[in-house]
Amino acid sequence: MSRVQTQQKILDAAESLFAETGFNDTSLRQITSRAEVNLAAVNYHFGSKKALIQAVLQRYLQVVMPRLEQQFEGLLAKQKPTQLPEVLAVFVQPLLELEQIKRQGTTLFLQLLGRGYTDVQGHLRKFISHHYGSVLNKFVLLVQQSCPGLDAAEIFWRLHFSLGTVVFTMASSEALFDIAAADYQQQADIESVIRRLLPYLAAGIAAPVMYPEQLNSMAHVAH
Amino acid sequence: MSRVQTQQKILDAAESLFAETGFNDTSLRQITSRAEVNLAAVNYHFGSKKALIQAVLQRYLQVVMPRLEQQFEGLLAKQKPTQLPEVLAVFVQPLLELEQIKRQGTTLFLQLLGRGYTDVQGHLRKFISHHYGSVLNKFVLLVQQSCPGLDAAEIFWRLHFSLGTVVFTMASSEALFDIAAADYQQQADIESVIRRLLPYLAAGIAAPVMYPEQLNSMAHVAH
DNA sequence: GTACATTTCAAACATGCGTTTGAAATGAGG
DNA sequence: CCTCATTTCAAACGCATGTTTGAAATGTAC
Repeated sequence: MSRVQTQQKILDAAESLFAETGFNDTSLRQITSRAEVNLAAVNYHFGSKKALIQAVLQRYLQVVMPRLEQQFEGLLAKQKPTQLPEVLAVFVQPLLELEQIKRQGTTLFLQLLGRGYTDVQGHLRKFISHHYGSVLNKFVLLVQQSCPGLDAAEIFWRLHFSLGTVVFTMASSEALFDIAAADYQQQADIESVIRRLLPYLAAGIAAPVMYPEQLNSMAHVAH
Repeated sequence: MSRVQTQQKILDAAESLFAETGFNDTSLRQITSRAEVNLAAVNYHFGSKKALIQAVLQRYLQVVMPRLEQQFEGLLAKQKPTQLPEVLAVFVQPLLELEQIKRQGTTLFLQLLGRGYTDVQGHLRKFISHHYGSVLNKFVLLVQQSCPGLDAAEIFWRLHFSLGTVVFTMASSEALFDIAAADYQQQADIESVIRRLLPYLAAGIAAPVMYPEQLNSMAHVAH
């Protein structure tokens, strides 16, 4: 078997298992068993489990990130600031294109992203901000331009809130799909979830800021 | 040493380690070491690691849930439907009271909640909906009344989006606190994060629904 | 077709895990 | 003080993990 065939079989088996069970709770024996290769093949071809995890993520990141960067640059080059919903809509096309590269590609990638952020605390965050910091900066800049009423700190928090929304939804998307299909007879595919996500995120990010007095009065009213 | 002393030391050590590292990645040896008790004490006093996890969560749930239920019932008894921000504000007081019971109690509980939802997929979800389903139903009912324009399926998705926001934010709150303090010189305590969360969540949940045509036009514009 | 490099494979390694065990220590009641 | 139940403790158990090893198999070039 050629080198690339074995590596690909390992990557395919690993990514599906990682998405299902998380990185820490997936063993190399599960991976090599599903990939139908020898246990030692992972360490031979990738060096370690940690390197395998990075390779699995990189396969998607190196496709998505350049496309995002290109789109962001296009919007930044325009004279007028872009509206927030349009900034967020930039993600749709590149993410859905992962579906063409590989069946379930979009779901898998977003689930992996979720796992990476929740499993091993901060590891993935550092990896992404180190390798793709410029892409993220351009996105943040666009959001800031589209929401002139929000200061940098508020945007920082709201973008992390949004990251949590996406990442958690995708990490538990399998369960949510099942419930939605059973209780509400809905088509539950990744695209329709993204369609539901965008207005939620746009409204949350652009929400009017609430001042402490309002919060206190709210808590008082609620008594 | 009395039974309750040992059990409490174990619970205290376990909850902080669970919050930091997650349930699966925290070993009984770490817990008993920090608690300064013998390794076998966990199995002697709690039966198993799984039972310990439930005990850790129950300590907070049995305080928070009755208070929430009481508040929700009060709002449901009113004639006019409650405004969404006030419904969400119900959570503030009971959560912040955990701080009095124990230092860092609010943060710990919310972090544990986040861990429980992301670590072992669906386990905590079933536990909560089984034991406290009536509380959650009352909350959902209040949200539905406050958002008459949204159908049940839309609310289902948006409440799970919101759960993701909270849970992810709390699970990674330590890292976020550090970044916020370093980059934006902010006080980064749990209360100020909750203060920031509420308007984000309220706006997201009550966002105008977006129809497919709008999404397509957005994606088109973004090209 | 031989020589060499690459890749596979079964087996073992060291380590850490949750749990169990049986004896020692400690507690409370008569 | 003796007795008995409760709690602690060191040690070991069985198992699963990531990784390493050295021989066997396979591929490649001359």
